[in-house]
Amino acid sequence: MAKSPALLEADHDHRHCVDNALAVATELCQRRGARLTVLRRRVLELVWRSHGPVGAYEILDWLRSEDGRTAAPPTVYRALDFLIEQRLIHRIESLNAFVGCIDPINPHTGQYLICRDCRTVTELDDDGISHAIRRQAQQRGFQIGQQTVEVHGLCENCAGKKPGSEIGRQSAS
Amino acid sequence: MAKSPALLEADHDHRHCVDNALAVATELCQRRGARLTVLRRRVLELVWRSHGPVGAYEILDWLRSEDGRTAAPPTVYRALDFLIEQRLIHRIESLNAFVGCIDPINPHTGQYLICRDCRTVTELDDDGISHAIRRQAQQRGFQIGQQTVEVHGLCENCAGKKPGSEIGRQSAS
DNA sequence: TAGTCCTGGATATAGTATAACACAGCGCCC
DNA sequence: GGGCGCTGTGTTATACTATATCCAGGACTA
Repeated sequence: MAKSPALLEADHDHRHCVDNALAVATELCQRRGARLTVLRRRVLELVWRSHGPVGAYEILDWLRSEDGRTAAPPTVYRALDFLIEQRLIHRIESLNAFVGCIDPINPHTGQYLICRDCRTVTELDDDGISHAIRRQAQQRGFQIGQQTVEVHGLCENCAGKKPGSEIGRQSAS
Repeated sequence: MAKSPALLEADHDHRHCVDNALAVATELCQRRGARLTVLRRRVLELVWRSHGPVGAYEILDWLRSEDGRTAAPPTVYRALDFLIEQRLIHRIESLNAFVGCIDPINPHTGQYLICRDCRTVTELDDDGISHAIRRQAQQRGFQIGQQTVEVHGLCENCAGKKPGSEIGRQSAS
């Protein structure tokens, strides 16, 4: 029923995640006739690598420092645009950041649980949520283009760590 | 059941909306002991006036040109922060913009239908949506702090205008 | 009257995103 | 093989969004 694994499990071989994401992306782009160039592939890898939302300028820094590439903002944004078009990554509006898509093969709406402590993003794809939204939209004659559901709060891990688990306060540091 | 009027009805006396919003805000701040200063009140009015999402720098321009006020970004952002805290306005993350809250008295989650043509924002407060989200969060031990549901698409009006009503295309101009 | 808090002015800077032009590589077609 | 268009990336400049920091003045309180 729940078909949405957490984007980040506490302990797992993350290198495997990245490799898998890259392999799926390669296969997918091939099928679609989309060109996953070296740069685009590298940006996808960087988005996945951190296992959390990543900013465009963070990626830019990595490209410059690790790859020795002369890169400017447009370089990164163009690659990100391509990856979003291909649904290989998602943009988190409330963070101005990007995360890898956990299931690029099956198109789905963007629904995220975002932990304000560890910044982990858990992607959902819940029919209940999207149905409820579609119902409201229909009632108003609204034609849905793109859903964005971003829920901020504390993930299970971080909530457990906090005595009392208060919501609405910033972490002590 | 549906307790959420559209933020913008095609034909209505909008001056009345603004006045009403200001009256409610005044009353509410008084009760809460919050200081709705001249500046804050004016910013609230400007947010309401346009009847659509308004950018911070747009407000800044109006303060300078219409009020002759010497204002800088912090002036505006501070006022906006206050209004958000008091739940008198909402921030639309995907637009970096602000809209007036249609029901500041009853706390509610932020759910919006945003027309990409006329930019009208319709605020929802649908239990079905928030229930579905809460259910998913609970299943994952996630403690919800703030929900953000922003649905982009075409409102009834604009969809009707478009032959075929295609989703996914920009309007001709 | 002094101390304190709140509000907003002023300056500077950080962070995010795009416009516009240049150029190289590639496939295509004659 | 040369011209052509297309795509992807480099490059420069700039626009847009947001915050840090310091300070002045008024309101409230003791």
